[in-house]
Amino acid sequence: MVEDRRLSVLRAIVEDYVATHEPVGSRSLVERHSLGVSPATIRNDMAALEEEGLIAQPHTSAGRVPTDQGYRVFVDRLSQVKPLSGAEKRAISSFLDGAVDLDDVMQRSVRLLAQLTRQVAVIQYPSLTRSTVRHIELVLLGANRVLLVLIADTGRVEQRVVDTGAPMTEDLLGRLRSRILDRALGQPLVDVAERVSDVAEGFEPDERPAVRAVLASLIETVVERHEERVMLAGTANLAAFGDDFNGRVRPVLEALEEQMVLLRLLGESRSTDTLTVRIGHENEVEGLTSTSVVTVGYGRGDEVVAQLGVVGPTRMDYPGTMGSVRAVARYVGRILTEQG
Amino acid sequence: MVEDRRLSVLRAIVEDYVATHEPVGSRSLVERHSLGVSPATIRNDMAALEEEGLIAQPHTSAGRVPTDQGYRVFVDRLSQVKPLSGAEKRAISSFLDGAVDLDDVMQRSVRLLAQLTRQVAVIQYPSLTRSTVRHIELVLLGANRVLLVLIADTGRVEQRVVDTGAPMTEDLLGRLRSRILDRALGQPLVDVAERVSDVAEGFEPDERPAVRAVLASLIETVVERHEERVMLAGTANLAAFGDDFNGRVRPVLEALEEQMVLLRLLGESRSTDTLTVRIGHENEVEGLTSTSVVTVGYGRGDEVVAQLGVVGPTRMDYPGTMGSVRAVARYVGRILTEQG
DNA sequence: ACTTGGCACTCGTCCGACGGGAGTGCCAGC
DNA sequence: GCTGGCACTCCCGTCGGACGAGTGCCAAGT
Repeated sequence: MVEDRRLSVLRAIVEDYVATHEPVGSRSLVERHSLGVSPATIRNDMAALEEEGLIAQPHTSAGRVPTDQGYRVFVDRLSQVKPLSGAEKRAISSFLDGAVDLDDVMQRSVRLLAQLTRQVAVIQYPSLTRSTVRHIELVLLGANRVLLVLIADTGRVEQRVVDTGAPMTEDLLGRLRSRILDRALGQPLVDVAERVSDVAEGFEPDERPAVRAVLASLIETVVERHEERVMLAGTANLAAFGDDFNGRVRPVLEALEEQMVLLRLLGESRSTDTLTVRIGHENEVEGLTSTSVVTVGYGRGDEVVAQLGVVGPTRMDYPGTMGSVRAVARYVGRILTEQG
Repeated sequence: MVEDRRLSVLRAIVEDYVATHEPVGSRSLVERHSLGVSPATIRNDMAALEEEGLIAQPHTSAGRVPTDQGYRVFVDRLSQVKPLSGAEKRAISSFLDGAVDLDDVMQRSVRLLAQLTRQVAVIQYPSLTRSTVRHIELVLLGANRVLLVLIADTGRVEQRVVDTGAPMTEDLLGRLRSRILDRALGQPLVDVAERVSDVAEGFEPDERPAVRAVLASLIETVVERHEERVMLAGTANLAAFGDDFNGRVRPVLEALEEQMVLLRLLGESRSTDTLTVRIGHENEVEGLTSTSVVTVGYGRGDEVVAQLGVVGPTRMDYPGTMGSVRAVARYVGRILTEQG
């Protein structure tokens, strides 16, 4: 009973603080919410909440501000994901339809998400590891140079230039291509390395060096070089809530420029529809300890192929943000399914 | 004679202001530079320079600050490009060597440039229009779906998914591919549209709809959709000189997120080694009127295939920035030449 | 025709003091 | 367990004065 009201007070504090960006006091709280009790009572509750570490005051005798833990409780127990309005849904589908290729889908999605949430949006390209080989193409660029193009069934295309070290001919390349395709076509990328490992043995000894160089590059592409790409949008929105971050915008921008950081940030939901929220110091990434990150996996059906999400100030509209992230993830998943 | 000293004063003002970010007064000027005259004389010169619109004072009785026009004169007549130090040159080549594909070259270059100049760096992918077709690949993705991959001799790869509208088979696709390659291989991209325009006529009437869809997409790829890509790095550096911009960092970040804006920004040098400097209001792009942009073309030999450059505050170190931009452009050009 | 030192004047900036206001904690009473 | 009252704390905006950097102008010197 009393416990319930305390949580209501916490909810009210979070909501007001998110709306106004100013420490909220007991008086304004009772005015804006019909809590049915007096400011003095609220003060007692606040003292208790502060004791529990859920709120804090920036200065003696200023209003209260939620702590990271306070937001945590709010997200876990006091809020629910806010579904998008009809207009927003329509905006999403009209914006995402008409994407011509994977790059385009990624770009449109991430921009859209940034716009919907007015925060920084991040999207990860569909992982190679879960997909299968749709095609592998080898193109002779020069005597010692081959372009390797790998096309996955998710529509993703990987390319790299291979320096063969030894002479390569159109004829040899053609035979190599069909051998590789024999072994790899339709196979999951994770299995490709193993399946092509002995291909070199089918060639003449003097052909093997060049063949091996190509195979090594292929294996590197599918295995070692996970190099999951990420795309970013909405960094301009950082400027708007610049003051919120203790250490200014700089470290945040720096962190966001590092692909590795972004990848760690996106985490690893293993099922779609499970939103992950990391608040403030829960992000172990340096520079982002005063931001919150909301991510979710997306994919075909319930197979997760990658993640997307947003980065914003800890004082963000969690229900709304979570709604937008989830909605965009669903649409992207649907589009991938249709196109695949 | 007197005219000469005035220009020296302007140069000194620019240099000091760039170094300190503070309005520079007559007294400190004679202290830091050996001009051989008294502050009073400098004041007279300053009055004249202000008359000409080359410098201005933020407030009555504060020091002077260069105007956009002042910087213009400085760049055109008072400075020369500063060559990089040996250490910097070594850093460039060690950083750019080992790039595995075009994406990698672009990414490394733009990051390097951002780091060298401590500003925002922009690089444009090599234009398709000036290059020739190295290979065109068609892959059947589904009954009505074909993946079109176009590989240019600059190493650039364009891909798109084509919805054929009518059924497509492996056999038909194979015939189409060899027809297209017959016509287009080795040809300049600009000529491809014309050369493949009548390919459909060689097919059976019932095959033509699907064939036409693929051809249309190909033509779109090489002609209509110039979609020159750009890559950005160093936006974190914006935070450092945040105060410099009248309207804060926000509009700058917004402008930089727009690909179209960036493309316009990069302009069109038609020869390598000709640096373009646009200062403050000379940039007609909204949001960037208080920044300066230094760009240059890069390419193989003296054939320009794209542009790169940096965006920074008008009070930037022009000689140094120009040196870095030119150096990186040369290295990128060299790498493209070697790889091509 | 330039240069120079002197001088009065203008402003922006940096305190320190002051008052208002918002908010708190505590207590006594219901 | 709630409430009203009250004293207290502390942030913040305002004001005024001292300070200093820098200017413009003028009269004199070279």
